[in-house]
Amino acid sequence: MATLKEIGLELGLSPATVSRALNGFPEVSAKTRDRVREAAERLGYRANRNAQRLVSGRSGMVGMIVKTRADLRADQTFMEILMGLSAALADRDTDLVLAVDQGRDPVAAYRRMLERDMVDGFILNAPVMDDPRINFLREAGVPFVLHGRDRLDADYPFFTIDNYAVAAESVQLLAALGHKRIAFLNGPVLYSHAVRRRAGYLDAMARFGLPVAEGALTHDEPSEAAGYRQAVSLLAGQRGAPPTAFICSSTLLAEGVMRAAKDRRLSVPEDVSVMAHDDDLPLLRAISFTPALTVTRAPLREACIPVATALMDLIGGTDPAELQTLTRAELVVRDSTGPAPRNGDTPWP
Amino acid sequence: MATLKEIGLELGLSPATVSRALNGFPEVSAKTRDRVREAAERLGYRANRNAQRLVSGRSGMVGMIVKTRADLRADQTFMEILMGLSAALADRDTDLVLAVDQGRDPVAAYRRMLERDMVDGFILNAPVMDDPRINFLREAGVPFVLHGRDRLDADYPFFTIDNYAVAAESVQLLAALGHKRIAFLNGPVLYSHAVRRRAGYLDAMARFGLPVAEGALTHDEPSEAAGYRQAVSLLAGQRGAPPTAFICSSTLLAEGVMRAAKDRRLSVPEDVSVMAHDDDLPLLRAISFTPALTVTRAPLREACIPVATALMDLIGGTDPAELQTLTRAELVVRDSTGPAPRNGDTPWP
DNA sequence: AATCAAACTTAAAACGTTTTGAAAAAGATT
DNA sequence: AATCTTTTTCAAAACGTTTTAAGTTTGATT
Repeated sequence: MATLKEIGLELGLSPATVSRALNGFPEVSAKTRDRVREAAERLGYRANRNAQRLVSGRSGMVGMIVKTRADLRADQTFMEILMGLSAALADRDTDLVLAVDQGRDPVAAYRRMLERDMVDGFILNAPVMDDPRINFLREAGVPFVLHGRDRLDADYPFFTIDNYAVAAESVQLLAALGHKRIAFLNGPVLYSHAVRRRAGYLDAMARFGLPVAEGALTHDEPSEAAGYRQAVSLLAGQRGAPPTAFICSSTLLAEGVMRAAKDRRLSVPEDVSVMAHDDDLPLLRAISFTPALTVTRAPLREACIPVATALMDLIGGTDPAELQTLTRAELVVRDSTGPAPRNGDTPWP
Repeated sequence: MATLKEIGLELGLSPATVSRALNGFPEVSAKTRDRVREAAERLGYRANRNAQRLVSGRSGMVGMIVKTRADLRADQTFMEILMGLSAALADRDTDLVLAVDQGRDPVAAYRRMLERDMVDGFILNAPVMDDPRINFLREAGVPFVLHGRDRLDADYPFFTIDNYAVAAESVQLLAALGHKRIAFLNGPVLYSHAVRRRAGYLDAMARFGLPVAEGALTHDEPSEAAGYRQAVSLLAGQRGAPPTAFICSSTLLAEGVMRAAKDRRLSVPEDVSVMAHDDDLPLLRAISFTPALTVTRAPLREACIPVATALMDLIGGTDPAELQTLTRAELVVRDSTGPAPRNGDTPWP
């Protein structure tokens, strides 16, 4: 493994000049630069990253901690994020170090990584309300970016979709179609995005003068089975006034709802409308549903680039206040939503 | 952040002595050691990992590359391995760096990590036959351990279960129960474990004098849907001689087979026996199947410790030849296998 | 030809640790 | 008291890079 010194020796230059030449500094002459480049190539030179790390105090890596949760879907979204971030960071010459949070202390894994000088910053996802990791990292003075945010008045860098709008716009679409009894199968209320969607749903329902029946708003894991279970219960119960429309916090839930409707010989969208929020996971295409699913769409994959970029900018010294992004999901109306059925005219009491 | 020099200054000692004291070298007096320890504690000393890395040439991290594949299950097994390895490595004061292979060149991601001095070694999983990564890493002189192996005469460190035996013992169990027409839903023949299982199945069938009908041995992705599809086809086809037993390469496939049987009003195990190989994933418990699934069981989680240990030993200088482990899966007979049905007496032609 | 600026190069310091080889201190033996 | 061990400590080198501050060329301008 050639070093700067060796190249310098070969060409009669100092390591300093060689370093500058290779790093494209302007004060080295074109001729010297070319000679150095050639020699470096010939000798198979590769900068020793550990030496660079020592002198720069940076590792060139950023960390992400995965919480081990028990729900299947987490894996899929996680893989999606992992791949997206990996690619986005690679473009910025940075690598992703992953660790698994084995329960207990929510910040233990972060502390460990910091203690070992492994990373220059963190990407946090799936924040809960008043997420304890945020204070920890803030106090530790470590750069971090959230995918999502743990409170409305967040003062740290984040990238998130407007989850309030996701739910509110869904309600609006369905209300415009004449639906009065709209159920909302939400995610675990533990997560801040679920809290926002809950508020969006409730506010929008109120705005349209639609009461929300007990049990019409649920919080459960995003799985096909959970969607099925809850749809079965709602379609059977509600004192003879089942929902005429379902908003699902994930397409997996919608899959379950569709199956429940089918089991009850209800057709979508004639008897019941179904829509969902769609992370656009490769194995779960809303467009492949029968009928094609109406969604609020926000590809998880697309969030990765801005998240990665924000973190790199933050590490590079950009003002955190400039690194807050709120985008809107796109409303994609397909075939799973339609006018409310005849018998759906009365709102819940 | 205190450094060795600062501690030395504080105590009137040289950095060298401080370093030795903290690393527990025997030639430093107990009194000095205690003074140093106290001062280090008081000043909040933490060794700069990058400096250590520079001088030792080691990063204290090992790498794993995830192939982005399109099958759902991969995520689950991957998460399981990720968590297990993470924990096992943490115990040995080592961290796991993960990268995603974005297709193209199978060794590109490995090369990249090596070029950036990120890791001291690699863990490889899901090997294919004559896996190109192996030659690459061997030639690069980088320590690596396989979970699995790409050929029988492997000369590198690996940890694997005996996949030949997995299939052979399954056949043996079913043959002993009187089954003559035993189908095998195998994984993609791309992977070496599937190749071994295929051989185990074919050899065992031959040993018991049981012909294998065309189509009775399939290779497909390990999903519920694939299991269902293949079971439906096999149960309907085979010229009036459907299989009386199914061996599945994964519990997910078995789930699909069970559903197919149910759809055809066949009861398990009275009409058809079903068994599978079980990685013991937390969300897919063979024991929770109805009826409880007979399996060859080899918890993926349990493989992580030996794999991690082998890699650390290898990096530490242990002879690679000593780091080859072949274990056997455990045969767990539950309720999904039973005697062959009356009409199952004739083997395939 | 002298002066000045611009362009280029370098020696040395820095990053913080580990390790080597030598030296000093302490203790034991004559 | 002198010598020899053994124990303990230290100065310096090493790891390979980047950066600072100080040089030296080169070329243009007076």
